[in-house]
Amino acid sequence: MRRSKKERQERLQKTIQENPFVTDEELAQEFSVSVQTIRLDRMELSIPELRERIKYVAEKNMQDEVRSLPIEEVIGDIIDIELDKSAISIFDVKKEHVFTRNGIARGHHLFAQANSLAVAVINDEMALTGKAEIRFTQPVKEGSRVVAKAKVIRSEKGRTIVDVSSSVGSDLVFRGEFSMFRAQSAEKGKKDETGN
Amino acid sequence: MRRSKKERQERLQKTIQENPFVTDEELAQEFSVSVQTIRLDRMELSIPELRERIKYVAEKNMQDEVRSLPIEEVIGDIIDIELDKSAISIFDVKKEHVFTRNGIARGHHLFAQANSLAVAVINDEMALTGKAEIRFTQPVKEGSRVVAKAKVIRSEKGRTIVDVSSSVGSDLVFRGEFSMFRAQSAEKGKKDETGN
DNA sequence: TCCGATATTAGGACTAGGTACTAAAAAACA
DNA sequence: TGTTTTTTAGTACCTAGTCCTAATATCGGA
Repeated sequence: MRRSKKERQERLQKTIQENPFVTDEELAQEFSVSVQTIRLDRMELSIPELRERIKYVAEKNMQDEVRSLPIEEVIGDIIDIELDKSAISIFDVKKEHVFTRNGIARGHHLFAQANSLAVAVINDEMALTGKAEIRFTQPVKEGSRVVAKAKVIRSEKGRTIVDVSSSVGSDLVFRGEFSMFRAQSAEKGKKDETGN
Repeated sequence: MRRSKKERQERLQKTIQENPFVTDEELAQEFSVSVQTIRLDRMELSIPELRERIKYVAEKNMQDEVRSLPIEEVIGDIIDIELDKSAISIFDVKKEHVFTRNGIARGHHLFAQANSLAVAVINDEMALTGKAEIRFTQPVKEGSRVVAKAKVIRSEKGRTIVDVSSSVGSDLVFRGEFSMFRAQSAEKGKKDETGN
């Protein structure tokens, strides 16, 4: 089923995007063309070779400042973090996050952003949410950029209180106080402040 | 600075763990031994070659990436509902819902199940979460089936209090009180819009 | 229908970063 | 000292490419 060059290249791009681990050989079979054609296509589309693609994906994964939560497991993008102190993440509200009927973001996405930021800010192997008191102060519409700011309020043996405020522009849309359990209560009394 | 084989291998292991992108060539220089020695060491320690290591890291990343997306898809199946009274949903905790590190369900999934059930139980065109007070009483492991039960506590004009309790077997794992805003225009008859 | 442009395929030489293997030299030890 | 372990060297081969040249196929227009 060979189609035009243009169509093949479009499909090629999509295929590789979905599965960066595919070889030229496999693509050639998939599109019933020669390996050389695939390579020409890749060049025209400036798609790097398999190993470079894999490396890129792997490198993205390694930029892991966050201890208690791999960065990809955070909802929203962390733009700043000071472990055990504060963190900021942004989350762009897209079509898939809103109620189709009114275009308002479903609450659990805002919660997820805030909650995962609360987990991320904790400088520990493990952190779990114990309690939370939250408030959705204003509806958030599709297309909005929600900025969540987490602040560690206090920390006692195995428990940390994190406050998260989320805003769109200057409007507060969400606030929550999270009581987080943490894995190793490294501190008994006064702990050494080395941080590492 | 060449030391014993044992020490070199220990340091080798650590070095590769910290930076999986290092080649045998570079390691050979670092430890002032030949490339072949590094290869023997890797074999003895069963450390795969650079490309395999990179691939592994990249694959882990891909899994996590698709993992943080499907939150908007299914947040439990509603198995019973009596509009404006009560509802029950079940949610099977799978690999994609847990922290890779410890296999415990991420809080926002339990919240999402509860929250969307709270939305669903309301017999109205539109329902938004205003406030919530929630408590994660026990960690939920991968493979668990969480049953959430929502109960409408009271309902005033434009405001409804819904209580949701989630359990695994006989153990309560989550409780939340949701204060929901509802649209005044009560258009009845349609019961779908589950909040997913 | 033929012509020229574009697209595709084939092949060779070379690359990185290896595996798998053999063989020899060096170091450690008893 | 002799033996065992460790290290090094070198060869052939692999994958998944790059870069380049050259031949063939296919398509659109006069």
